[in-house]
Amino acid sequence: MSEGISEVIKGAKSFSRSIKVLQLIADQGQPPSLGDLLESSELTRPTLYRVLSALEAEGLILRNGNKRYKLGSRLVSLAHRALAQTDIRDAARGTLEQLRDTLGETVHLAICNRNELVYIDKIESLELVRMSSSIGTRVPFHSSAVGKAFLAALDSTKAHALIDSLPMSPMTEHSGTSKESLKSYLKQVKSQGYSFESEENEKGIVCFGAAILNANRQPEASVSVSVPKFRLKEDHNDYTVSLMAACEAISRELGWIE
Amino acid sequence: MSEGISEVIKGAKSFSRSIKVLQLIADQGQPPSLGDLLESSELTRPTLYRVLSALEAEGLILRNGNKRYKLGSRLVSLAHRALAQTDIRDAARGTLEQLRDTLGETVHLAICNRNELVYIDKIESLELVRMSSSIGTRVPFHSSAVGKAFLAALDSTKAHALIDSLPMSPMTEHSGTSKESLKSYLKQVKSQGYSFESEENEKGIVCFGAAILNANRQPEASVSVSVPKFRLKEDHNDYTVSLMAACEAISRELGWIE
DNA sequence: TCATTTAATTTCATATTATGGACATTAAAC
DNA sequence: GTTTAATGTCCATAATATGAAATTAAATGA
Repeated sequence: MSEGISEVIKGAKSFSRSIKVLQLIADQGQPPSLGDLLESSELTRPTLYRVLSALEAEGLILRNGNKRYKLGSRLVSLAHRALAQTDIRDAARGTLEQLRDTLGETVHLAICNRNELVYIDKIESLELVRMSSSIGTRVPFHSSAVGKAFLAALDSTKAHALIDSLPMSPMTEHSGTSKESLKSYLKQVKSQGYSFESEENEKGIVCFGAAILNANRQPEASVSVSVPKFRLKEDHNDYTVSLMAACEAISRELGWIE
Repeated sequence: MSEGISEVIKGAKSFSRSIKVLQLIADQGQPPSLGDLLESSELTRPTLYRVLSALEAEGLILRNGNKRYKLGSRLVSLAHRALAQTDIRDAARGTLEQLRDTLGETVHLAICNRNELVYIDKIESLELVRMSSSIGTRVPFHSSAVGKAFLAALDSTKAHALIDSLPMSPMTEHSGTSKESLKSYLKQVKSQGYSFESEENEKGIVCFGAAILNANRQPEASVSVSVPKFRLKEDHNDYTVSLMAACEAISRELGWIE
């Protein structure tokens, strides 16, 4: 999914290779062995061995009893620090809790993570049927409400360039995979102020999204209201009006001026 | 805090340098500038510049408008994967929830992260006054109940070697900083089956800890019950008996045999 | 049990990358 | 406008990272 999308800095090639291996381990369904990784990376055996040893020495991965590799706990503590350094979480929390209380549904806060988004906060609904998502979950731009909202808030040259670089893999059978229709839909999102997706990202889940803008009128994050389809009300206005008002309030707090 | 404790793998020196810079950024109270990092790292300007560019290209850090560096969102998504790969979370969750319900206090699950521990799960009490800790919070071995419990469950040679390598910085004015008295206390922990700390790690908080053992009789994780001091009951038996029973149940699930 | 095959780990000559002294550019302060 | 401070870049070469080959360990099959 996230293959080969990081720029390789001159004089940092081996660093880039090491992070690629780390991502490989993150992306495997089952903990991979050295042999598994040898097949799925472009490295030779000694190089891979050294990279894995280095990752392990740093606590970024660990090898279990049967010599299979998993991600290590140091990532958890680093991420904790990353979240603590993310100012928008604090700025948005209160307003998003109100949004959750108003609508009774789960609210996500997402920021850009290379060519996708990642949830950095989740305010859960009190309903019994809830979302499987959590902080750290990645969602693609093209199939998520937060992604579409973020794209729509970008300068359209940037948005188009970003879309052109996306893999556009389908998440469900409802996911659109056409870059042209996504670009076209963004015009609608821009004019109505919110985005919508119905089971494009997760079966049975419908989401509304809107962007949070900063002082430079650039999207800083986006917010979704996620609703199980069976609970979706006929009148979408309830969702969209509250969502847009919340995003506007947070945007103002970030210094956005209409 | 975590300075210079990772082994440097031959043929991976520059990788190690890069991760050290990443940790520096994580450890700063305020987002550091290039100049700040130049002072606190042993790298020269061009090298540091290249390392930062590489970290940024990988989404591990980001530079904000005033050229200050923060940790990036990719760490959040990687940590999400790390937690998903940590089997003990699933194995322990139900039992730890019961423990929380029995005692009415917050329960933490911690694993080893190089020379300290990191919380990988937190089951919160329903009381109004709660813990400021969260998943990803790091705690030192010497001042935390989870740390002492983990050390006590280690082979004593390993425990002593680990203690000898610890910085033993005080977290509060109650923290012990003597390696000898810590080693001595571990004997008591080993015989009674639980550890205890009163405001050694955090003002106003008292913790009981016990270790979870695996099939090789090695500590895999440890658990704490954290109590605000004003809520602490006279009879500690309530806490310790339930805690030890929970850890034993989880240990059995990991294949531990008495 | 033993021989063979496969997988993991290590070595070391050298190709390639990463380094840092020197310089350039930009931004901020006076 | 000038000076100082901070950030960014270049390129010769020192140092590190690489990978072919060797060694060791583990798994498999007769």
